[in-house]
Parts: sequence; C-alpha cells; structure tokens
Amino acid sequence: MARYNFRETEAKWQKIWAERDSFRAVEDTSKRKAYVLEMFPYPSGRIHMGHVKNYTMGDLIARVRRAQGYNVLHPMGWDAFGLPAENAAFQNKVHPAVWTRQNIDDMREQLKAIGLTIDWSREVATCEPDYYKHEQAMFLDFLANGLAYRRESWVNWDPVDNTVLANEQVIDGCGWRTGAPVERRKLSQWFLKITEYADELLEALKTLDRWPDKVRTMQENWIGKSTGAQLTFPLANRNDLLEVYTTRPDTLFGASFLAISADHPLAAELAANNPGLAEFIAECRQTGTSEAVIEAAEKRGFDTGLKAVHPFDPNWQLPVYVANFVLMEYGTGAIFGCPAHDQRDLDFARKYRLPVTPVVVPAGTDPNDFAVGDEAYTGPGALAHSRFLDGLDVEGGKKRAIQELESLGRGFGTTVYRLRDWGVSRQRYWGCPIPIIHCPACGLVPVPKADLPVTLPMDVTFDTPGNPLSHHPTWKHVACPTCGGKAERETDTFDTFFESSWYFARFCSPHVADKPFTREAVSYWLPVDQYIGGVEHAVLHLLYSRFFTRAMSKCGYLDLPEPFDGMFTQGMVTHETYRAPDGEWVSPAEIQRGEGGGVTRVSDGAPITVGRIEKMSKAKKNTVDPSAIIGTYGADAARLFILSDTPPERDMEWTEAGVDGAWRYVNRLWRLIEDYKTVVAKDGASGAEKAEELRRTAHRATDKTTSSIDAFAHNIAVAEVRILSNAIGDVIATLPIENETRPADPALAEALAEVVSILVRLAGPMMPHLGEEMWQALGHDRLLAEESWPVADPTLLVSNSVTMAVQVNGKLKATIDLPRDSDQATAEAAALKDPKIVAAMAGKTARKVIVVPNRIVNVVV
RNA sequence: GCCCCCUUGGCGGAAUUGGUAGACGCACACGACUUAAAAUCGUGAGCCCAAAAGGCGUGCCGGUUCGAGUCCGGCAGGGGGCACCA
Repeated sequence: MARYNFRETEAKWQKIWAERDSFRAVEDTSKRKAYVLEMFPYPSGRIHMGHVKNYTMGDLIARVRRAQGYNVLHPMGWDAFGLPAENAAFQNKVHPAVWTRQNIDDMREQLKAIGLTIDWSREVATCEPDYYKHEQAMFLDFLANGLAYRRESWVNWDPVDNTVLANEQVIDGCGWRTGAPVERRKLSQWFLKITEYADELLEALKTLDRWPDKVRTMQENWIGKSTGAQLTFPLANRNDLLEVYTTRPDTLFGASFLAISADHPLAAELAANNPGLAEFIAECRQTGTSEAVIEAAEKRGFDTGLKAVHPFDPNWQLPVYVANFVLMEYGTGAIFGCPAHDQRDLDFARKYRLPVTPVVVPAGTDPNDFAVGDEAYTGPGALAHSRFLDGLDVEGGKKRAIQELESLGRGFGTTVYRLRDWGVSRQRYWGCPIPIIHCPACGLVPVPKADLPVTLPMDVTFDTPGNPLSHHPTWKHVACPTCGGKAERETDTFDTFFESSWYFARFCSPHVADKPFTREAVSYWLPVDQYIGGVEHAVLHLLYSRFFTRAMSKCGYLDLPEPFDGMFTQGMVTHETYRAPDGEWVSPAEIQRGEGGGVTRVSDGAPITVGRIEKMSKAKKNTVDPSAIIGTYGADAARLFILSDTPPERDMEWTEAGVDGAWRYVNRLWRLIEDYKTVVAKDGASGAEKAEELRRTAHRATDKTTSSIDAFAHNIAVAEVRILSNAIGDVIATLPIENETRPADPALAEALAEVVSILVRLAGPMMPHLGEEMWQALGHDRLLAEESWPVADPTLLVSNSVTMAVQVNGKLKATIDLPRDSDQATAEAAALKDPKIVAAMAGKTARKVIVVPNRIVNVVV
C-alpha cells in the first residue's frame, strides 16, 4: 500500500480552504463568538518552532470552537517595528521597510504551510501608516485626557541599542535584548500614566480566573502595592521638612537615623557647599545596578550634619545621612532607619555605631532581656519602649501610630506602588513617530489630527550612530501648527510595545480608515476569549495591554476593562545541544548517530559531545527549521508531535524520534481508513456486543478529548484519539475483506461507520489535512472544516459492569467484576468469597469492611 | 533575602481530585513477513527473584486515614519571578 502523500495532500487542502475562503470571520450577532488569538510574531525572516507550537495550539482551539458552532475570529498580523530591522539596514544596506516587508512575505508563506485557520483578510502590519496613524491619534487623546505627559527623569539607557528602555525591559540590570548593562541618564521622555491604574490593574487580577496564577502573581509583584505612612520630619536649625515613607510606623520609637537618596534634591543642595558629600554622591551614582554589584555593595552613608526632629518628641533629634542604598524612585527617596527591625538599617547602624533599640519583642519575652545581634527581628510581637504604643501588636501599633501622626498633622496613612509610569520614548528610527512638535514659542504642540499620520521619511542613512530621524536633513523641520514659526518635530519614536498594546482590537475591524476600530466590531468580538503566548510577556505586553484597554476606554474608544478573558502561557521548545572538539556549537542537522550511539559530525566525522537540553537558540545552534520539518514529515506530523509530547504549558524537547513517531501515526490513521473501506462487518454472536463496546469507546473518547482540549491537556486529547483508533484497528483486524462475500452484520457495520466518523472529526483539528483527506475518503462532499464536533451520548459513558479493586488492610489483593451500582452488601459478600481474599485474610475475621460503590472494597483484619 | 512552582519506569508523561500507580507514546528486546533491510504487524517489560508465590515501589523523613502520587509538618534537589522597594 502506498504511503500517505502528505506533500500533495497538504497543498491540496490548503488551496481548497483558501479558494472557499473557509476561515473568513464575519460578524453575526445572532451567533456566539469565539475570539482565539496567539501573540503575533515579529517578522524576523523565518518562523521558529516556538511559533509552530503557539499557532498549532491556537489552531486546535479555533478549529474545535468552529466545529462546536461558534463564530470564530482567528487573525494574524505582524509586530513589525523594532530594532532588528535597523540592524539589518546597517549591515546589509537594505531599508528597514523593504527588509521587514520581505520578511513578512516569507513568513506568511511559512505560516500557511502549517495549515492554520487564519482569516488572512484581516492581516495587519504595525509598521504601515494605516495602522500606526491610529495610535498617533490615540496618543493625542491620551495626552488630552492626562494619560500621557513629558518629564525629565533618570532613565535606563541601553548603550548598545542606543536607546532608552522601560523598567519592564531591564532584566538584572541589563537590556532585555542586548544583555548590556544599562546606564543611568537624565533625559526628557514621554510617559504613559500606567500608575493611574495601579490599583485597578491589581484589583482586576482577581477577576482573571482564566489566567495562569503564575502570571497574575508576577503582575501583582510588579505592581508592588504596599501600605504604610508618609511622615514629616522638621529639620533642626533649618526652615525645611523631610518627607519619609515607611511601612512600619509602629517602629518609630526605634528610629536612630534618617537617610536620603544620593539623588534627593536636599543631597544635591548640601553637596554644593560640601566637597566630601559631592564626592560621595558621585561614587553612589557610579555603582552599577546589576545583581552582583548590589549583592557585594556595602551599606555606606555620609553624615550631612543635619538633625531631624522626631515627630512624636520635639526634644528627640536624629542624624541625617545620605546613604547609597536609598532609592530616589521609591517612596519619597528618604527613610527613617530602625536598625532593630530592618536588616539594612541594622548593617548601617553597626557600621556607623548608631543605637539599636528593639521596640517589638516576641510574645512572652521581657523587653529588657531582648537584644538584637547580627539579625534584625522582623517577626510579630508586642511593642515596647514605645510610650503610648507599648503592649500593642504590630498591626495595632501601625494603626495607632498613623492616628497619632494624623492628629499631630505630622503625617498620614498612604499606599505606595512599585509600578512606575511607562516611558515610551525611543531614540530609534524604525518605530511609530511621536506626533508632537517642539516650538520655541509655544512649547509642546500636538500635531493636529487632520495632519496625521506623521510618517517616517524613507531617505534615511544608518552610517552614523544614534537616531537617524534626528540626523535627517529636513524631516524634523516644520512650521509650528499654532504660531506658524520655525519648529521641530519630536524625533523619538514609540516603544514597540505601544503597537502590540492594541492590535487585538484592530483585528476586529482592520480596514476602517478613519478610526482604529468600530464600536460594533469591538463590542461583538472583544474580549479575546483565548489568548496564547509566551510567559516572557507576563509583565510587559500583558500588563501594557491591560492598561491600554483601560486607557482606550477612558478616551471613549471602548467600553471594556480587560482585553483577554482567557490567557494561556505555553512552554518553550528545547533541543539537545551539540559541540565539536574545538568547542564550536553544532546544529542538529549536521550530526549523525552511529550504531553504538556515538554522535559524529556528518561533514568530517568529528566526535560530538551531546550537551544539555536547552531553549532553541541561534547562539547554541540547537534550532530546527520548521520548514525543513514540514518538508520532511508534513505539517500534520509536526502538529501532532507538538500536541502529543508534553503538557502545553511545559517546555517540550524537540526530537527527531518524536516527530518520526508522529509521522508514523499519520500513516497508521490513513491506513486505518483504507482498511475500513475494504472490510465487511461479518455477522456472528459477538457482532452486537462488539458494536456496543466500540461505541462506548468512541463516546468516551469524545468526552475525554473534548474536556482535555478545554483544559489545555492536549497530550491527553491525543492519547484519547489514539486509544480510539487502536480500538477500531483491533476490530477491523478481525474482519474479512470484501471479496470474501460474507453477509454483513448491520449492527457492527453501523457502529463502525459511526465510530470512524467520530475518530476523523476528533483527529481533524490536530491533523487538519489528513482529516480532510480521510473525510473525503469516507465519501463526504462537505469539508471536514465545515462539520460539527461530535457530542458524547451520556448513556454510553457508563458501562453495566464494573471492576472493583479489593484490598486487605489497604493492599490490593484481587479484583472482582460486578454489575454497576451493586449495593454494599453484594460487593462485600463477593469480595469475601474471592479465593485470593480468603487466602490473604489467612483465617482471620474481618474487623471492618469499607465499600466505596463501583470503586473499591477494603477488608480490615 | 522575599514570593511562586516542580520532583512518578531508560525517556515524555497518565491517574475520575483520597480509592486497582505507570494510560497514551518514545526508546528497547523478541517474534512474524522479507533473499535482506526499511516499512508493517504481533508479543514483552516498574524494580527485586531463574520463575512462581511473594516482596518493594511516585525525591527523603515523619504524620493523618480503612486506604496517600494526591492531604499536613519537616528536609533535600531542580526551576522561575522580584530584588538595597524602606
């Protein structure tokens, strides 16, 4: 029998789906909708296995929902702005726009080879003016609504990419793309006011019950809500106040110093007349922000000589230091130090010989016997040495202290967030221009909406470092829209996360020209019912999009709090790594395995060391090209392997053996259909019984496959399909082929037809091309893509007899078959009669017998 | 340092949520077909024991329970997130 010809078949069905426009989404308010979305790709030039995994998972869901009668929106687009295009332009002398559009064309073809149910008529590319003009208008609306502003601030500067990075884009003190240690620079930047929604974004996490806990926790930590008090310390001999934030107002009587950040305005002022302090501040700024540096950095301070007055005691003065561990960006940039109950404060106090007074002591401890050594006490206890707070617990002390501060007018209870506003200015060319004009007379002037889009000039050069837009001879020179005088365009562009923060809404009506999307379209399609992507965006894209949805709602674009109703984060695709004797990484395509399991390089026979299994990366050369895989095994085999191997949220290891096994199953399924067509269901005593059993298997498989897909247990769904096909194969193997002319058993023939139809429909979303081919082979005129999902008959999910386990003292000794729902007495009697149980009881009498109906009998002796 | 997750055969992983541990697959071994190989089909397999009987088994120690992979406490190992956050 000929092998299944995937090359011909996959091309054929892809063509038919395209010709029939099978996957076009049309709004129809009479139908329930399902918006299935996978994170759109950056057009780097080639798709990778991570894309195949992502889009295969989404496609499985989209196909199942379609079969279940949902009106499905499953679009695709391109996150097309970004630095790689500029790097390519610099290296290959090709314009970013040309490079990007070529990559999009290449990758679109690669994606189509996977056989996805994408509505390509909705494709968008974020680098096109008809996309980004809408976000320019949106930005102006954000500005008008107080959600965008410009401010000079310390920023993270990536010295390799020559641009500013958002806090979310700095990982361990290094740029998220370049890995270069970020520098601190003070620049004027545009910010989006994400902090305005800090509390809403935090609170609404509770409503996102179809999101992974991991992502919700990460966002919660990132937002970093803390409650405490802000208090005022008057400075002695100076008509000035110092504002301090603390989460522990209860420990105020344990204070022994104040410390301000090196970036605090007061520090700068004092440094003007104090060279020693100026030098200390300069040293602080030099200290890097990387983990290693911070870990090693000593707590250091510089005594300013100033004294601050304790808010609860006008006669109590505390020294004021500038300290290297106080951050200007958090709280007020100033702290009070309570060494007994904070480790950093303790380290600092020991170094500068400051008092350490415990004011919280563990329950049952005498305050006068309690001392703090090298470790600060941060646990619960009773307040002591704290005047009016004495005896209260920590929480009570906080409340009482805040009450006192408020009545004295020296402070108030407050909430502080770790979340910073989102800096969106980037000093790059290949991004969306920020639609602002700097006028020497009028200041910051928004580009009038009628003049949008502000488009990128095409005649730019990349031979000088820095931003090509500011180098351009003419582009930035414009007349001020307000006064008509000479003015300059903003030459910064938006962070590319700006584009990806609203593309899911654009997909709802991608062709409207005068607005980003229509109200009707978004109110029908949004929120996205199922979003799928990598966990690396947990606090980047996923947080920005949530903010954007709220911001767009505030500006009247939408009426929606959350963009993504269901979120799923997929695991990565990994592969073994290979190294040649000279230490060079070797790609999987260049190696071969010998008889004895030895691995050598194909080109020169050099022995290869097999290394750890790691995320596929160009650096380690452990990548596998999806197009090569699809060329060798077909898209269906690749899809099946991805779905079957590992639970989707975990990292999967890509192996040749794995995809080879999937390919063999594709063939086996195809042969099964061919065999089915040649056999005849013969009659006999067992025919009806076999028919019944087969139908039970199929309906159980339907039930489990459906629930497994809904629960993202794709590997289980595949296993269920295999169980069903194995069962069908077993039955077919017992039947004669047609030319033996035996009379047919109608019951078995009917059951086989039903069960084979179920099998093909269950397998279709996993292996769609094979699915269509099998469906056609069964004689159907309609496409499988237009057929409905099988529904399990509940009466076939339970059988009439059950096998119960029988234990003696909790250890399995026998199993007994009983009619379903036998009563306890029957089960007990049957169990005690079983010879194995009699033997295991060794003549003893049962002290107790536990019967769980249809499950287990446990005899206790 | 803080927070979160994970640990089941040679491997990926199942287990109706406290009730027959190892579904389904990969790799392996043996057999059939073949001149031979590939492909295909069949059989086997957690570990110990020659086998049966039996015993032991879900990272380790303890607990709850008639019964624990599942619940509780402690420990070890691995992974992830945040991090001088007051």
